[in-house]
Amino acid sequence: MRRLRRSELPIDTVALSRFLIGRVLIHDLPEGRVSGRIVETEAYVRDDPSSHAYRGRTTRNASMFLTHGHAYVYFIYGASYCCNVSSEEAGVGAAVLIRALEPLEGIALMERRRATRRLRDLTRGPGRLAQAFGIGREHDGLDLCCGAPLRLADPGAPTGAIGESARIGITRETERILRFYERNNPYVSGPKRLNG
DNA sequence: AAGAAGATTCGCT
DNA sequence: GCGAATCTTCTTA
Repeated sequence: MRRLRRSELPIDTVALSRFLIGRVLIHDLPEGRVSGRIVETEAYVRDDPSSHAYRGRTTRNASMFLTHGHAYVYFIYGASYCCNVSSEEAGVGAAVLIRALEPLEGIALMERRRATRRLRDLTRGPGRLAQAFGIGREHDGLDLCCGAPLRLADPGAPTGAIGESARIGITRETERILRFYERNNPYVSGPKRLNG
């Protein structure tokens, strides 16, 4: 599948969030390849009180300040990793959280990593997809556009209608619409009322 | 140096 | 649907 070049990625955070729906995340592991279609994203924009970058750059969020197309991976709730794609130009802290994938290749491998055989539960949710893909802190800061084992690709296939909603799991500032998903896709996370 | 909160998941009711 | 688990990071004293 054709790899995405950085010049093809929108630099704007919301534009990138929409653009990534229908694109593919690939990870080549020693055990084999896993890949999945991105079906749900969330934008963490500049001056966003809910963004990890809101209070400036720290050791943890440094990757959010890289130019668009780099991985920002963080550990949350003592159990889960979450994978983001950095957005905006270098020096601006913003990113797009990948919230759900539709499994494509390496399903048996994902089933093993996730310790479940329920296809629908393999990559539905940010922590789950990171576990299925073997994504961890060693991937933080990596360039997703340079052909490394972990990378973004374009299937060249049409994407379904895109739905929008408030972000999930955010306790403050709920009025902004910054979550995007492919409508009628069973691998999208979140409560049903947000997925219409 | 200590404490609180968190972009979640899982299991149980 | 609800609450616990679990630990890293940042903030405050």
